[in-house]
Amino acid sequence: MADHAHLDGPALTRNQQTVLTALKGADKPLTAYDVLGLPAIRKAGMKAPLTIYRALDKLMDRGLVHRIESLNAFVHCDHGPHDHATGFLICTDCGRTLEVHLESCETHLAGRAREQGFAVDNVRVEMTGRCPECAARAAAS
Amino acid sequence: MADHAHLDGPALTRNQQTVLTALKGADKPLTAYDVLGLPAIRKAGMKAPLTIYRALDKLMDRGLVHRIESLNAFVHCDHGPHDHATGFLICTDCGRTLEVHLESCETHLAGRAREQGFAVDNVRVEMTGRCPECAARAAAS
DNA sequence: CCACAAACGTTATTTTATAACATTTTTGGA
DNA sequence: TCCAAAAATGTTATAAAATAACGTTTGTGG
Ligand SMILES: [Zn+2]
Ligand SMILES: [Zn+2]
Ligand SMILES: [Zn+2]
Ligand SMILES: [Zn+2]
Repeated sequence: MADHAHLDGPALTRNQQTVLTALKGADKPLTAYDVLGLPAIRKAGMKAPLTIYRALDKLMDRGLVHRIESLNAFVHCDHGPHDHATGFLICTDCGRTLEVHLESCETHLAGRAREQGFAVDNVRVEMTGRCPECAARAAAS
Repeated sequence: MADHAHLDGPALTRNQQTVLTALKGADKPLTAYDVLGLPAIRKAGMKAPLTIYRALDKLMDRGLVHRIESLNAFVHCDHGPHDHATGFLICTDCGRTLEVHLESCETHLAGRAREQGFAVDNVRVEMTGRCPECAARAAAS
């Protein structure tokens, strides 16, 4: 099979691939310890928190995984590779998140920073609220 | 002295006042354990992490203190009370932060969320980069 | 084959945050 | 004033999240 590995860098290692697959299979962000507790992870022989954190770090370096700061949790990137900022919508009812691109707003935010003489290199946005499903369920009750 | 306590709610308790003063005196965000380690805190008789966390929770409820998620640290609000979103500029060199108001951008961000059917109730923005002082120092070297 | 770097395994430890439960203080009526 | 409920506090223990330290294995280029 030809090497159509992803754009940058060497192929993912087995641990990295295992963790990425786990995150893709989850319907919400997982903490490192959530990942560690998954059967598929144990079957792959990963037993220590550090093993998970190392894989997550590499996956984040590549932009394949994002960290949700306010949850101490990790989610796979469901957009292609992107270098502009994204934001996360976090449902406080079900815990699911949605990644939204912020090309336009990023410019605005970085501009506000520049007004203060601040040179921004990274923008993080996290918004909590209710997802459509949970809002509908709440309205029905 | 007349009770010109701040607008909402009862006066701050001694613990709350002590912690708030500590944060005001710091030149950068402090973790709960940073606060716990301060002489002024020990002198006030506060010895346990929980004591600090409880005071911080109340101060955050009142909007007098903000939590910087990506630092697990707390900083006093240097604006008056505000109900619109703010963002934080975080210097990766010196660790100092700057709070910026985001009235206009908040509307935009919440709008992006609404496009997805998401009802936002809280917006958090954290931007890392270099503060003016650190940028100048770096340029001089 | 060898030298080097990256990834990994393992154990211990640090850092951050909360649970559980008893006690004290404050506050708002009766 | 007195009392009951609520809020805040003290104390101990524990949970949750992340990293340090060190040696071993694996992969890669020459
Ligand atoms: Zn993404
Ligand atoms: Zn939801
Ligand atoms: Zn503020
Ligand atoms: Zn700085």
